[in-house]
Amino acid sequence: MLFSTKAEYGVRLMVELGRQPGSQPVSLGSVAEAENLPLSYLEHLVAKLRKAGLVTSTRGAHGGYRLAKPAEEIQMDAVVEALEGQIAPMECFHDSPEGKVLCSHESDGDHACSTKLLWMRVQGGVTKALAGTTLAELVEFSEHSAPKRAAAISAA
Amino acid sequence: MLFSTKAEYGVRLMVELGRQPGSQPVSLGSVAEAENLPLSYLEHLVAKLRKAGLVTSTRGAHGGYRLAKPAEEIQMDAVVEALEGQIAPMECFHDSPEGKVLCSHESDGDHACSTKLLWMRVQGGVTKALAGTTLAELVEFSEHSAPKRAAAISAA
DNA sequence: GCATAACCGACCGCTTCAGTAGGATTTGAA
DNA sequence: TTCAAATCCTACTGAAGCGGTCGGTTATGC
Repeated sequence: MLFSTKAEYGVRLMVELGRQPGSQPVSLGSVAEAENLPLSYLEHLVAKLRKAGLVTSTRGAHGGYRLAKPAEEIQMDAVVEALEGQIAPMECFHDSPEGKVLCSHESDGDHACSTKLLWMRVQGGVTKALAGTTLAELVEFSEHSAPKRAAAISAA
Repeated sequence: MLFSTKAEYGVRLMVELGRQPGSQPVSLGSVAEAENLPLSYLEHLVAKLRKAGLVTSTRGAHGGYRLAKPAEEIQMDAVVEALEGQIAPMECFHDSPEGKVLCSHESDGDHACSTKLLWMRVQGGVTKALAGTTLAELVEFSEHSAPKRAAAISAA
């Protein structure tokens, strides 16, 4: 499995927030009930989203969470990365300060890391899929009927 | 991390087999030494590759492993899948008998699984990257000099 | 001041990962 | 025919992450 339920639940949570029309905050409890997910586990996940600046919170009674930006401006790579940590195909991949992806096996002596080409391509495919999908798309997808959905999937 | 070291080690192992020119088998011990990987762990991995029909083995002295097919005909999705199990972005994804990918949250009541669109796109990106890369490419990549490599990565 | 909600940290059972260990079987060669 | 090299197989282990629970603290509206 590429991702755990952290990404699954967290994305569901984000979509649920994106569904709300008004600007008043939505309590985690209502999200948990709507999506049938454990409240106390969602608390951990939403904390990651908040620290990543994807949602804002208001405390106290009638408090809750709302999106920090319009759903159209939220790319899913940011959401998944906030929940799962850095999206790298392999342990040895890490972001260098300059933003490039490196492989720590690079200096292996006679021949360079033979897997780098493969993982670079995989990472490219994943980030392209994630960054090319906005939260607004998912919200719309979830609200419309089945026939429309089949077409949307291939429009990546 | 999308994949574990099982895929990393296993792919390295396959590349090492692909590097060998002749048709005589290569012992796991020599692969372990060349790639600096624990022999007994490689035994587990190569067993998966063998069961998947990607390598063949000859037992006894001077025995070892070799590729079951020419490297040009080995697509990396088969290799990674043999090592890691089915390549699905999320637990709820599974292959139906007809070969289509399904999501077990599909019947969620009022609105369909809001994450399906996203995970379908991710899976598409990954499988495209893996299936579009052959073992032969990795072998060649590992044998050539650094400048050539930068170009190869973007040629996914 | 009370209910509601966000926040925070500790804990727990479970599974997987990465690796080890020990043996058995097969085979070529001395 | 015996030995060494190799595949093959099963069981085990420590560590880490996952999925989730729990108890408590803080902030806020009514």
